[in-house]
Amino acid sequence: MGVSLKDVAQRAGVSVKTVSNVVNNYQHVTPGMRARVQQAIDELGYRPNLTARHLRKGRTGIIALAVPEFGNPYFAELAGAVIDAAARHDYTVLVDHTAGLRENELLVSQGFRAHVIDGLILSPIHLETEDLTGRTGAGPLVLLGEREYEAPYDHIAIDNVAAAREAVGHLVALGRRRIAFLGSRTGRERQPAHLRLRGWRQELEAAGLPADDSLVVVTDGYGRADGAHAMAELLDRGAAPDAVFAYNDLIAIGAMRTLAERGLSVPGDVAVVGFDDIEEARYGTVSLTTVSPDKEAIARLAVDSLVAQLKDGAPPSAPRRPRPGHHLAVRESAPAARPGGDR
Amino acid sequence: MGVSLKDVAQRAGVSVKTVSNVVNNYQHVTPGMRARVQQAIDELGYRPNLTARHLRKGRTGIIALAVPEFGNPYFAELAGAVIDAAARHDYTVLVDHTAGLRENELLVSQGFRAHVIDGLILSPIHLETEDLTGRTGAGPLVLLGEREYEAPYDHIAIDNVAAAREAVGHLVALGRRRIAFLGSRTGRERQPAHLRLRGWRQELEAAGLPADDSLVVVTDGYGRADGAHAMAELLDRGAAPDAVFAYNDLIAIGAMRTLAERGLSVPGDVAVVGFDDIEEARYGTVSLTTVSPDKEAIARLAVDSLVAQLKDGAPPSAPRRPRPGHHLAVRESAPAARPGGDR
DNA sequence: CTGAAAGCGCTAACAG
DNA sequence: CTGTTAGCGCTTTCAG
Repeated sequence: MGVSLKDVAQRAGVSVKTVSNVVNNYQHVTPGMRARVQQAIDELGYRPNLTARHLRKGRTGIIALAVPEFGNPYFAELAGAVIDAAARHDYTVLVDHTAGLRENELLVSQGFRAHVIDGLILSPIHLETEDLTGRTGAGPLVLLGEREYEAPYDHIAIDNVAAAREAVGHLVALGRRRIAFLGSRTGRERQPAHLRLRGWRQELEAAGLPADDSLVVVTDGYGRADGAHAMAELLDRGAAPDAVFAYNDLIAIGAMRTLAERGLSVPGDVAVVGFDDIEEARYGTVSLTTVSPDKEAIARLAVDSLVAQLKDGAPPSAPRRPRPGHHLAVRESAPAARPGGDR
Repeated sequence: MGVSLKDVAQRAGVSVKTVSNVVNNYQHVTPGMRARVQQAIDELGYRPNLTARHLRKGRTGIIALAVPEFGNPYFAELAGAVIDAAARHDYTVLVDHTAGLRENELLVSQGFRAHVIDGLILSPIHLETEDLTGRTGAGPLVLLGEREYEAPYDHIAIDNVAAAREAVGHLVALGRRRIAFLGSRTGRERQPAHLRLRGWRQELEAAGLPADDSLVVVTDGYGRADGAHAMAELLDRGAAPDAVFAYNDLIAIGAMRTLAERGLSVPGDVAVVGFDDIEEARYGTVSLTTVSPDKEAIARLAVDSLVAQLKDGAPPSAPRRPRPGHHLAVRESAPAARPGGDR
């Protein structure tokens, strides 16, 4: 099938080592020799077999990024950033999705592609701490996202509680009093609560505003449809919110769709704030105010962590939890507060 | 570092062949033997080295999908469909992006990852026929998308001209007379025109409506911002359109944003039709009427083609051009025509 | 049904 | 500066 080093060596009348030297751009090859070998390479159309090289070197130069789903533009945008960051270290990224299933998260975290990938960046949804503690010899791992783990792995995430508080604080400053939270997870979760929900609660309590369950809507997933249903449920429940803080932008967008259908105006009747700052958020008929995590920083920190582990050949002595930046992108769905309030 | 087959064999007191048989679930292994080997595997935490297996078998079970960018949800959604289709054939997908650069498209098409991937599904933007004719021994390739090539490769694409005609025909049936096209490419293109632009022109001419350049806006890219700028340019130009057919949904969404800012109503003043049916199109304040390509079919046909080539060990004798289905998803931005017209 | 040994294509000692 | 050779870990004839 393929043309091998040996074929080239034979053709050029040299040893495989010399060809290897040329292919890898090593020093100490006379120009004449190099030219002769290069010619043989061109004539035969030789292409190095990376698989063999990988086997020999014990590494592949490929890292994997596993996200819940591409359907959420946040992860699509993040994937782009990770690919760029990895390219700067000469790594290729294999992008994978777990469909948000714990089973798949477990599989991928335990080295499903052992020896094909050098390391893994995983954004889990359902994975638990105990799923991670049993992990052995499956290569370097970096975690992403809102979940917290008591496991010895680097974890990259913005300060979700603080970001949520800023978002809710912004709504409070607008004079809103009944601020709902859309997108809590269903009860099976062992986690006490989402960090974003916690931030919502803290900020409301600090402001002396109601933060009870009647203002929280649980959703099945994290998509637009979930947001639309959640908003409908909130209204049907008679909660009469004057603002909504959504777990993410997709839920916020779904909620705005329902508000429009019910004849409620944004931000007039209900102000809306999302989370993620996906590009879509800027282009709705009413642009979305949202928490904007620094995706480039997240990607860079994740890749840097992985690359460092790969170089050291060992996990970090102490797990690191860097905090990439974020800011509130203020747009039309919850505009800047004017002196004297918004209404 | 790792535990190898040999280590397991030693531990279990058998030969490597036997361990290999167990690992690969071969027949003809006595249950007792199998149990003993399995125990050794578990004790040592053995995980097969896929790289070595790949080298030996000459294939990796990985296929690559290269799309212009993840930022466009169409490709993100398509990627998900390809991953699912590939999984049904026990293939893993390495998702890559070309950033829409011809240089990258060329690189990837010529076997950048030779021997790491078994085959490639490529969605090109800038690649030319001559870039493909020089391609040798870089593994099976399947092309996706609107561009047409005179090269011996399978190409999967819906009937873009017919789909565009349906979209424009729908606008005509609504009684619209000045129907613009947003998203033509800049002049460098050697292609005479986009298929979608051609469909727009054909349908308008058939209806006896104007189809001149004053109704066509060229864009730099295919994003929301490009659509917003294009719409602004069209209006500033004094074209006074009563409908817009956009190259894709992102451009349509950007255009609707501009229309809203200018105080024009959709579909009252201007009806809008997009192309791709990304989920986002269903959730705007005004949902988008759009051409909906059957993404599952596209993905399935592409993967099937690749898998067939992989099995035969040869490219198809004659290149195939299957036509996955499509339909017009009629929503609020260009609703169904009512008897007697829409206005 | 199981064992021994060859070799996939490449790189890295080690010689020359 | 270049050639020889031994594996990386696995699968696979070919014997037993």
